Amino acid sequence: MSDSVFINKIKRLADCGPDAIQALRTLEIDANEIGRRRDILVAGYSPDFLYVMLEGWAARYSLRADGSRRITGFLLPGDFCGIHAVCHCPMDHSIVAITKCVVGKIPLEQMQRLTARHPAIDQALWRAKLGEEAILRTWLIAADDALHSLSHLFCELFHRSKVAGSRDEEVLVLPITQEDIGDALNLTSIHVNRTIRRMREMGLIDTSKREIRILDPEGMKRAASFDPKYIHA
Amino acid sequence: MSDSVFINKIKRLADCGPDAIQALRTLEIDANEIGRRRDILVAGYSPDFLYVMLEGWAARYSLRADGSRRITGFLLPGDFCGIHAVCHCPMDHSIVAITKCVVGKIPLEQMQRLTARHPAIDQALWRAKLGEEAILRTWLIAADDALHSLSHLFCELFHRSKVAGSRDEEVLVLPITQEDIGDALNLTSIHVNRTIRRMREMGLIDTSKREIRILDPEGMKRAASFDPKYIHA
DNA sequence: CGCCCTTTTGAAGAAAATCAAGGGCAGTGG
DNA sequence: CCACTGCCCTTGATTTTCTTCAAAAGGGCG
Repeated sequence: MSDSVFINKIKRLADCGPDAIQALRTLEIDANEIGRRRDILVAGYSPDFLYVMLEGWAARYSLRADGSRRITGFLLPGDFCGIHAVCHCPMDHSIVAITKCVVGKIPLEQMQRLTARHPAIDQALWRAKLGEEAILRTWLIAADDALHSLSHLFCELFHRSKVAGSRDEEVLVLPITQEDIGDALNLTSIHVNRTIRRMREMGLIDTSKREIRILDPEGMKRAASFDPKYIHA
Repeated sequence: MSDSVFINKIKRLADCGPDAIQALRTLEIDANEIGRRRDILVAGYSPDFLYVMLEGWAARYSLRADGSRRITGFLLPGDFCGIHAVCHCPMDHSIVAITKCVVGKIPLEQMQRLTARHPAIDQALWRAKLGEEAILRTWLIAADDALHSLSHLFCELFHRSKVAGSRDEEVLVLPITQEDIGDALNLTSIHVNRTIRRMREMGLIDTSKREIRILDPEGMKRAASFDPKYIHA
């Protein structure tokens, strides 16, 4: 367990043999610190590195013609950004640091050498991408109703941050504003606020500053129709 | 141009050398006919084949707890379904034939042999998957307003069916019902109908039975904020 | 302390859903 | 040939959900 969040993530995604693990340990990962609200990658750019989140939270987003922002996903420690790099495609969206982040840069040619030699590592990248796609799909599915969207997002983030190694069993530390949540769910921050209040009144959660304590996990999953199977890692 | 829609699709996706093309031609593609409204693949299943649409239209969908259906994408001739197969992941959604379809089945091990030997083919699959993901993302982005969603969907399908080889320059043959559109955009079919009427009144389109004639392509793209770059093929 | 960012609440208005009922059109069968 | 049936499209009236506009109340930090 002394491996980096990156290697642990790959291990969760595919069944790697000891030689693959050893090869991963030889990668030269360059850790960079990124300030809150600064872009990590911008749309149109074709990165020469595979990026991996080491610390902090980030968000994928696009800007609409009217200037409004749509968040299309959150990145937690262990997540990749810029898998587009593996096929030399430019980014179709940007990624911004929501908290102060540490991001690892892995030279693309090193990564490609590994995927060519170790099918398990290639498979891990595919599964990471399919997991991201599955999350996008659930966002579309849950978007029929504010309570459904919001409870599903909480379940997703709670589940993912638990997998990524958060300590507490029933508390989700949410370093994002209600404005961010609104941009993610296509709701106004006002409506997000009212929906959170409703969840509090329903006895599902309790909120204090930036933490959400889940009081009724079963009721929560029911409201969200949440089933974690779709998240492959 | 005598190659199948499958090979033409791969050629559009990546720069294949003549040896890769020749290898693709040796694949044993088993063509199957699927009746309208029948499932092609169901959630939970791990296919042993890579499927490719040869004729007709299909839709990816999931069912909600309340029984309602959300369509999360349309498949046109040349599109793959079940890329999940390449990493032995079960499907997280189902695929249904919207019209009568012909679907090609490609044995997975044959495909894997090709991707291992020809990096261009592997890259083509990655790009296909990234293109699907980009489309999912635009659906989230355009979902802020019914006119925006609908015009964007029309632009997407118009663009894709043109690339896939439709004849007419300004007519989109839409073999889907307003109910299907509603399930795709998370709107009721009633609201879809009213929004189509509004587009007609704005002089953007003209409709007759199952065809949509785009009268004002520029106005249409403006209403949709449509930029086809994100569709990699 | 004072400032800025975020959360919270209220009231009015817009967007979309729901409920309800016709209407067109293709296919089917008498 | 025409009635019947099923499916889809169309429209109206009403209700719900969410947004917009406006303002006040925490909360962390220089």
